[in-house]
Amino acid sequence: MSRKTTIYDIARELNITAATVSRALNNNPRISESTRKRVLETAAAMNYEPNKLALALKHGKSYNVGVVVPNIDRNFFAAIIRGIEDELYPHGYQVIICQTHEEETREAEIIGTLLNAQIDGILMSISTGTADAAHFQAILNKNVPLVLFDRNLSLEGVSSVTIDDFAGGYDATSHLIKQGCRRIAHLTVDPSLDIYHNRMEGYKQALRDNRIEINEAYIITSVNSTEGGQDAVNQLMALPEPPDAIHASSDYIALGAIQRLHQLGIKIPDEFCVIGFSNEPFTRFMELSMSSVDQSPVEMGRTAARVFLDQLENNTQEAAKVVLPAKLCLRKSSVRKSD
Amino acid sequence: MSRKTTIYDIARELNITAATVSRALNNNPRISESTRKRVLETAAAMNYEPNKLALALKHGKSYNVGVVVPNIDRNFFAAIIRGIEDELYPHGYQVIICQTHEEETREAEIIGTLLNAQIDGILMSISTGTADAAHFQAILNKNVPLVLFDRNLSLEGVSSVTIDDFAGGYDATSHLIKQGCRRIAHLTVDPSLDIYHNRMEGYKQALRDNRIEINEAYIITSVNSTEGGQDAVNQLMALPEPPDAIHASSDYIALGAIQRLHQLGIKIPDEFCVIGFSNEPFTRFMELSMSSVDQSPVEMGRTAARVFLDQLENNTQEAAKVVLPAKLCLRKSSVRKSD
DNA sequence: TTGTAAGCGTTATCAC
DNA sequence: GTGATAACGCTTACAA
Repeated sequence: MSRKTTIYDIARELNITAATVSRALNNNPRISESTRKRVLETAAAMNYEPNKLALALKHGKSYNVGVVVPNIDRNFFAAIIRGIEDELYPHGYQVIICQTHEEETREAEIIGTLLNAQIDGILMSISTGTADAAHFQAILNKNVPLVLFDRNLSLEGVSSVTIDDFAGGYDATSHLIKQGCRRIAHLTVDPSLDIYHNRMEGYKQALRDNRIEINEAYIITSVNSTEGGQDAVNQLMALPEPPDAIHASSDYIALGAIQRLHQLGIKIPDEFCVIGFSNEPFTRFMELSMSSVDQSPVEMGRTAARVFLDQLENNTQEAAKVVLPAKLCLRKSSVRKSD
Repeated sequence: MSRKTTIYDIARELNITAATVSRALNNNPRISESTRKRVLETAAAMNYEPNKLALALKHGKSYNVGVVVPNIDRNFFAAIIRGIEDELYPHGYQVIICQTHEEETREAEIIGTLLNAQIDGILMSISTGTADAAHFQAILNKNVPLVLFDRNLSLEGVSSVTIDDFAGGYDATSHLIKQGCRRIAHLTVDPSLDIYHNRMEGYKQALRDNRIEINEAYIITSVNSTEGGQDAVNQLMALPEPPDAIHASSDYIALGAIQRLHQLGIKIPDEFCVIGFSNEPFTRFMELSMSSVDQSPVEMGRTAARVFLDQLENNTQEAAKVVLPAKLCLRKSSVRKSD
């Protein structure tokens, strides 16, 4: 009673061969209407369901795609995954989600596992600290479609979907300048990653365009957590001329900064403005709601999935490089009443 | 160059048969040390990797397990998944994550897909509103191990891992009583689900034990979101005798309640105390940090995975029913200074 | 110690 | 229209 029914069971039941059953089930034209009907009926009666493994082996295709993210418990990545699922699910693909926890070794390991799990493709956002591109080469060598999202890496022949981080950084900084801030600090995470690099470049360009000198002491690389933001504020406020605004590359860092500024009794936004990046939901929940830059993660996930499907169906070799817009979301932490 | 190398390729290279190659690769004792060595060397040289699909077909085992949750973007579920992954990964299992978005039809659909993807087991938390247990029967009928976590369903032969929701509700309510609150409202989500039912029963028992009458007007079923909490407060504050505390079955509802109370100019915790349930990270980030009940989701995930592995290895039929403790986390929203 | 061959559940290519 | 058979990549009795 426990063994699954196969097409052979159905065939035996009807005194025909498995091949005929297969044809009936797959709408092959070379079959009589009557046998098709009988097959479908007994299949239903016997609770038949096709064995995907056999199909996969036969077709050399698993209909599984790997989605690799640093972690799943940041709303940003969860939302991206939602977008990917939305798009892939109707095409019959299952998504296998893997977390690197920002560790390069784990990342390489996961890719290995996915590759020999006969995955049909990989969508991923690379870890901070991934310096060695060897495991990406392994993917390309096997001709497995690879789409990077958000955390990009300029790699030949790899598609990517990102937002316009430069514009995001530029707009956020310009906004702070318009609020009257002149000594604007920038908190980054890992300038070796394109996204953080571009946000910083946007920040710098906005300063230049407004003839504000770039002060290297105002640019701090911190850990991507509230603690990182707190430490950065400690460092900044100890300067002979402390800043009057913070442009953070991450909402968690911005949150930590706000917490620490609060402890120091500094009034936000009157004395000090803060803006984050990512538009995580908690930015709205805070009593002092936080300005941020929205990255439309669901849309990013959707787009990544579409790029992947394109690549798969058209077997195209040219890599798509999609750049989505960044949207400024202004809230209390950076908007002065007089504005 | 693109086709993957198989054991046949290796065999041809060495003028031996595939069987021998297989034995060499699987540490079968019936092989000479020299051939094993040669096989391993050429396998490495040819970049051989086993085809998991073939293995899976052969063994009738995919080494994939399905994890089904309402959604992935609540920290609670993300943390559970992390726990499950931590435990399953070293055993060679891949996790396929699926989201029901709280829709029963989607839930049934996903289960169907997973089942014919030859999954080795399913770990899941059921959707609110799932009334029909038919799709669960489908799982049991196929003898696929099923472990439910958090959102349980009293089903014969199904293992489950939950927290002690009754105790959580009881402790939270008792705490409010100790703070001096006497008119305590309870905001629930879906009393047809065990977890919410038990939290409510804990709430009621705490009232009884303190000789406080249960006021049915204080018990409100709301949507599990901030909006739900806001609406509930509107309803409660319109009562002739409004409550002086809220015990919410969800942090999101509690958050909405706090937001609305704030708008109404009600001082928390001096005039009104609020406590949530789940201990989502944002409860700490809020300027008025929120009390909540921690459900140790990572541990819950780990435990669910362990129960699953047990069931698989020992092929045991008896269902395990594990209940983890609930931990009260007291913060500003419910602790009065005088305390 | 190694080779042969069957089998896991399907589909595809022949024949008939 | 339907049946026989090979093939997908691997494991495993059974022979040799």
